[in-house]
Amino acid sequence: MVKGADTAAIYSDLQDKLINGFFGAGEKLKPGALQGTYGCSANTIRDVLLRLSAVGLVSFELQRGFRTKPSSQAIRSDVTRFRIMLEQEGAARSMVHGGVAWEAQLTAAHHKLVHIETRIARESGAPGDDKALWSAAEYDFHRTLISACDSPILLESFESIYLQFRQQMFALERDFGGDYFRAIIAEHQAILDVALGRDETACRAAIHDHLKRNL
Amino acid sequence: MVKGADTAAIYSDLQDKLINGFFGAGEKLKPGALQGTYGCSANTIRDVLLRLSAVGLVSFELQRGFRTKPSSQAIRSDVTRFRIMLEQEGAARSMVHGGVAWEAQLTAAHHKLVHIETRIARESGAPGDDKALWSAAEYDFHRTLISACDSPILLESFESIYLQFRQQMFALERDFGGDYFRAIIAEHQAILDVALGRDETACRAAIHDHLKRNL
DNA sequence: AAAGAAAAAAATTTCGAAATTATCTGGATT
DNA sequence: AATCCAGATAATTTCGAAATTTTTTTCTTT
Repeated sequence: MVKGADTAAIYSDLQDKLINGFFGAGEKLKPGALQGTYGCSANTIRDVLLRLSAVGLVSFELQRGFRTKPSSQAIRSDVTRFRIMLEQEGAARSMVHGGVAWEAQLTAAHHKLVHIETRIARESGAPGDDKALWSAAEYDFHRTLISACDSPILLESFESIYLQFRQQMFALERDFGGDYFRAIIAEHQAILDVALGRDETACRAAIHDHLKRNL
Repeated sequence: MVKGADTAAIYSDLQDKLINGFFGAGEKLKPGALQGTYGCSANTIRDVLLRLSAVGLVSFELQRGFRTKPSSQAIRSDVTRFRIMLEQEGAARSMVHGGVAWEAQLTAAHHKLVHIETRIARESGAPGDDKALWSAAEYDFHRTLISACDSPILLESFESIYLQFRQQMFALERDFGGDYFRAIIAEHQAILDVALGRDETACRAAIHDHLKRNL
């Protein structure tokens, strides 16, 4: 992160750091300290942190400033449960509203994802340098799954919850192992199959099965 | 709204104005103009608007500032649908997790609500001065209905969606009429009954019935 | 040793000006 | 008449200092 960066880069870097565990859970985020890191005014950091609080990655309390979100098994379960609900609903509506274009996009997103996951599973089970690639592809698959739901507010909520989900899962994902990736490869495939088959009940079950390890 | 007010009061006043249609849908909110209204710095208004964007009452776009949310039948349906989903899920989980205290609180909240609604229905069907009282009691009832869901993230999402729902419904609620209030008195009663009876399926249906006019 | 109060230090918030970007207006060109 | 461009204007963003609030430290009392 280069000093003197513009605020878009600062936002992006802080978002990455918030998701990837650079700060501890519940840690105080002081604009006065971060201004040194980023080479800008503390008030600019405040702006960025307020925007990050809008997507749920930061807790803000008037007069007491900013903290990273707390983390616990209960919170992970809560976020997971909420994500399941959103994704099930979004997928169900997408199966109703989505046409061939949606199927094509979902198939393409899945293709990319399974390609990365297969490589990771074969090599060592630890994504290493592929973490960002895998993370982006995983998000893309799930976001595309619900993309035809015709509900802007659901999509917006999902995007924010997905970030929070990744943030909460960071520590748990450190030790993946090949078995983990082989399992989720199968789970992603199952989701794709039932979604393309437009079987709502099975799709809801597949999404739940995919995420239940985090409940 | 008195000049020189502190930022909590500014936040509250702007929130009221955003919900109650003081600004037009999609209207530009200029900190430079609002600083005059509130007797503070434009940067303070920016802070407040960023915080209001976190709860979904304001749209923010980098470099292009703030606008009130657009409004349309499609958006109203979307917000309503999302609210139904949250409330059904929240109520279902509350019926599982909630004990006697939850029942008592829900009964009390309903009692207050039906009292206000009965008076409004009897008088004219137009809440007039009672609008704020009714609005608060209506929120209290629905929020209490889901309060035992044991999901902080669902509650937080509901609170924000409820505000957005009120904002979107503002114009439609101007001409209530006595029939409207008699109908929703019955609907609130139905929700209370099935919730206390812990009948999930009926409760989901009652919530949907209560809100379906806005779909 | 524990509790409370006061002072000091640190952090947050607000301010208003400067820097930067977006939007609007008028004129030129096709 | 429609489109494009340059300049002016308006608005947004960033800055860093001042004002305000919170937290920490130190001292006193029980």
